[in-house]
Amino acid sequence: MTRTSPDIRVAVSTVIFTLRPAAGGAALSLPLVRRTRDPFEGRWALPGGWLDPDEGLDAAAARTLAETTGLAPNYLEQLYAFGDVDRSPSRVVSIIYWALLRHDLVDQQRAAHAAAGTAPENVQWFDADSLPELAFDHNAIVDYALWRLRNKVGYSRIAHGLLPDEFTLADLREVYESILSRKLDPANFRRQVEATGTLIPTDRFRTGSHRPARLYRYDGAVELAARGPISTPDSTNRNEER
Amino acid sequence: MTRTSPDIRVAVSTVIFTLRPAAGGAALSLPLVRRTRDPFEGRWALPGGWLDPDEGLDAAAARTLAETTGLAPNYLEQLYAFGDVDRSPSRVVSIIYWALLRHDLVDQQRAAHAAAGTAPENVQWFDADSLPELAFDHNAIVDYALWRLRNKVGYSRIAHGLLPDEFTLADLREVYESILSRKLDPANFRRQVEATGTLIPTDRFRTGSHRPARLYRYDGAVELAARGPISTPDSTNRNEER
DNA sequence: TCAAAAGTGTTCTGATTACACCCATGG
DNA sequence: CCATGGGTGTAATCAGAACACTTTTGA
Repeated sequence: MTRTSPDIRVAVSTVIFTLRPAAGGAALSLPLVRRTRDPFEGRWALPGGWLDPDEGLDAAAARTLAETTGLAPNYLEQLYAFGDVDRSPSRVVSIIYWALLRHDLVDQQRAAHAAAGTAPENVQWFDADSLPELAFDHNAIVDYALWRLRNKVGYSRIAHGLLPDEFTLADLREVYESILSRKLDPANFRRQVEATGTLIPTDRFRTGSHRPARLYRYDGAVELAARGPISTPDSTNRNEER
Repeated sequence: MTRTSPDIRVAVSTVIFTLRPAAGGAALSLPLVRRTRDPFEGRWALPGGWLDPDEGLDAAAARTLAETTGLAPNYLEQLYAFGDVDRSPSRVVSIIYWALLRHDLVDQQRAAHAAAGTAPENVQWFDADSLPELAFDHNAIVDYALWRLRNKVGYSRIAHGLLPDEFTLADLREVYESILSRKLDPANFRRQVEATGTLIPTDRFRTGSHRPARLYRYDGAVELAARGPISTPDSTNRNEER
């Protein structure tokens, strides 16, 4: 414990997903930032930045995400710390977070930034299953985040992080189907989510297509994902691998 | 992305468990190191050290664990990055690993170090469920590692990381019972682990008590735990050799 | 021969699956 | 009235839990 580590820098980046409406279901997509600096200039990279000496990791993830993309996530959780020696020309340890954002808020936040004249530069959304070659080891990082998302949707309620306050069971099912890339039986899906007891039926219905579908909302008192003994610092949840 | 992070240091520490034989089952225990320096001097802390600029995170965990305790784990996995501003007087981001070590190797490695005159100083083993007040936020970290271990034993084969090459089903069941702190039905346990197809029966038996029990070994080709698209760098993460 | 652990068989129950069927609305 | 998705019913299947029972050894 005598050595210090002076020439190692700590960065924080975030893989933030939303569910973009698309023909034949929805598509997972994420924002990337085009690099304007030396290593991998011109390549797309995850939004992020350097860790500030006076802020915690969670706060740094939220801050750098806001600074680079203008986005504020509905769900935020640490993913993994990547620190291979050769992952960057200089020595960088990257604490990676992954996050979820409701698509209606993507539009809303974009509109707000446009009105305020603070629209972020060099940001573009990509479909998660057809990414270009990214800077650093960011392709592998996105793969890992996708794996974690698909895993976690099976045993937690994180799907909520992609839905507005009120939604139909078909909406919720579409989130699952998009993430898992397979169809689910509507009848069984209904019974399963009803059995969890975390869905609260409203007396409102969505009309317009055919038979109106009841709108539900989530019980806000229930956590989005089972957490271990790690305390949740702020409103955006923090969680861990299963 | 303009700021650098000069006065943040990166440490790597490891929560390494073994299963100590005890009256009425086995007990999870872990080694701690008594601090001889300023912050929390005299308190027990997790083994660890500073990250070297020219080594990866996994390598740093293995190295600092060996330097402080003389131990080489059977299983090693990153747990979480802790980086709250106030977790240490100076700003330190700690990449925490958790690990498993077979108890017979604990004794073996200790004997080897004693013979070589390199016995580690200031190291002591503690029962995981009765720890003293540790330095920094290390109590919370151990709680988290225990939570992860108990979770993971339910859906992976990490129990193998605590057993020698050949073992009886009763040995394996005792590992599960110790970690989960509850008794398991021997009949159902047998069928469940047999159904996984990862256990290879040998033609040897352990005699001595009552009816001899067949010895099994694990299929070395199968990973100890599914870790998604993250590659396993070196042999410490892999299964034990045959 | 007896105690105790190894190992097998059987039943019960709850969760998951598959799918038939009815309901309500817009066009 | 009919196509379509919303919503209910039900039987088959599967995994896990509980526990009775047989086998094999040391003492």
